[in-house]
Amino acid sequence: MEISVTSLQRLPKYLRVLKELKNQNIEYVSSTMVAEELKLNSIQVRKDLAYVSKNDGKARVGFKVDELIEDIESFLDLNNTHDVIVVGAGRLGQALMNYKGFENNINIVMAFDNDLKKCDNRKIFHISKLENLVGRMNIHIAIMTLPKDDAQEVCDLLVRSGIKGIWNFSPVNLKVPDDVKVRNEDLSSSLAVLLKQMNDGN
Amino acid sequence: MEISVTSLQRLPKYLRVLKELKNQNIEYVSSTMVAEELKLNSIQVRKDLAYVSKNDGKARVGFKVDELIEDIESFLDLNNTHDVIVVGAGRLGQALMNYKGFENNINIVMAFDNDLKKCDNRKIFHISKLENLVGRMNIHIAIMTLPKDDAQEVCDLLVRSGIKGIWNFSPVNLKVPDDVKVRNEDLSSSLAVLLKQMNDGN
DNA sequence: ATATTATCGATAAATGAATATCGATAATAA
DNA sequence: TTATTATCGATATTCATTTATCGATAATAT
Repeated sequence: MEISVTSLQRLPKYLRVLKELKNQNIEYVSSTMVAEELKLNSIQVRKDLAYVSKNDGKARVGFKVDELIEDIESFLDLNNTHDVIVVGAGRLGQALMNYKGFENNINIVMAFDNDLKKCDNRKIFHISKLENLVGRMNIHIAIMTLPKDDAQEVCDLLVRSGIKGIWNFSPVNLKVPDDVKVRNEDLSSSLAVLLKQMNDGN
Repeated sequence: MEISVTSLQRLPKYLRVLKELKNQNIEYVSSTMVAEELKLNSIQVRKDLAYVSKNDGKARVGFKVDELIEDIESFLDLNNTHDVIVVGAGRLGQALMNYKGFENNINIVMAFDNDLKKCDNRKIFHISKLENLVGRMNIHIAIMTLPKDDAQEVCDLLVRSGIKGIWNFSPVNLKVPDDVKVRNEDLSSSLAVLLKQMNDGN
């Protein structure tokens, strides 16, 4: 059976907790402890872990921290580095280029912008060079941080250039062929959820 | 019955589509059309809309675009403006301060940082002034864009200062009292999902 | 040595979300 | 005018996810 998106999203959270424990030289952890830390249900944690790890836990003791880290990392393919471009070198784009919070499996190779003033030809290039560079460097992942009016047009360019995965921060619904995957980081939606939760107090 | 988080997250997407239609002076829209645009199921769209709107659709015609916009906006409380602070005036923080993609119901009043060099005392203030300013200005929402090692400490300060909702971009699991709501924007998780989807081709 | 307890994995039950069905209705076509 | 079709809302069904139960096990306490 396929892992669910919700489980998948929890895995990096487990990883953070586990690495913190490893950092404190703690060898074993129970699902109960992980669950408490993340305010989740321990059964859910156990199920998620069972899905990605062949290493069984031990009654009364829990799981080996090291093994879990390894299993999650390998499941999430965090051992292989992926080259990535950023499209739109505005503040958000540059913020992501310098973001420290990623697991170190992504390598932001360069960025593109249509504003020549932003281009330094070292890390930031004019968008007219995108198709050529992305094709030659065999890059398949793009982060889009563009004003919404440019987004679809540039998206089409990305698709033509061979990009297969787009992490989209623009507030638009991109149209792509089936073999291209889009992940929308919809900031308005997140904020909407927060505001609702505050109002309803749940 | 409580609206589900997944439905809630779809509402801003509907809103975008509807506003686009209004822009084109289109008066009516069917759930089928909205669904196609967003690659969702039309029954799901109808259910979501029924939840937030008393205005029934008309067979063979659909819903009045104007009415839906109004109903969604009022449901999401987009008519009232909320004052918000940003904590951590790094690139990401500044990107969000200047972000154009929000519905215009949030007003980023100021930002705080512990680096004096970043402070201009106009929009960016030293963090030592946070408790006082936030208290006096009666602000209840904060966006956190901090390095992870500072996050919990600053979070505690926010809670002490009366913040009730935190939109957290730091890759940590914040500990807060029950009456404070946290929404995690977990960039690693999103990326993990994208990479998995690319690998598994679904 | 034995009892108690925390935890495990497996399986079952419950909950919640997405999708399908269906009669009604309103626009369009015949 | 009548038939056809797209769409609606309500309800039922299916599917997915979460949570509960339970026997087994291993550490700790008695």
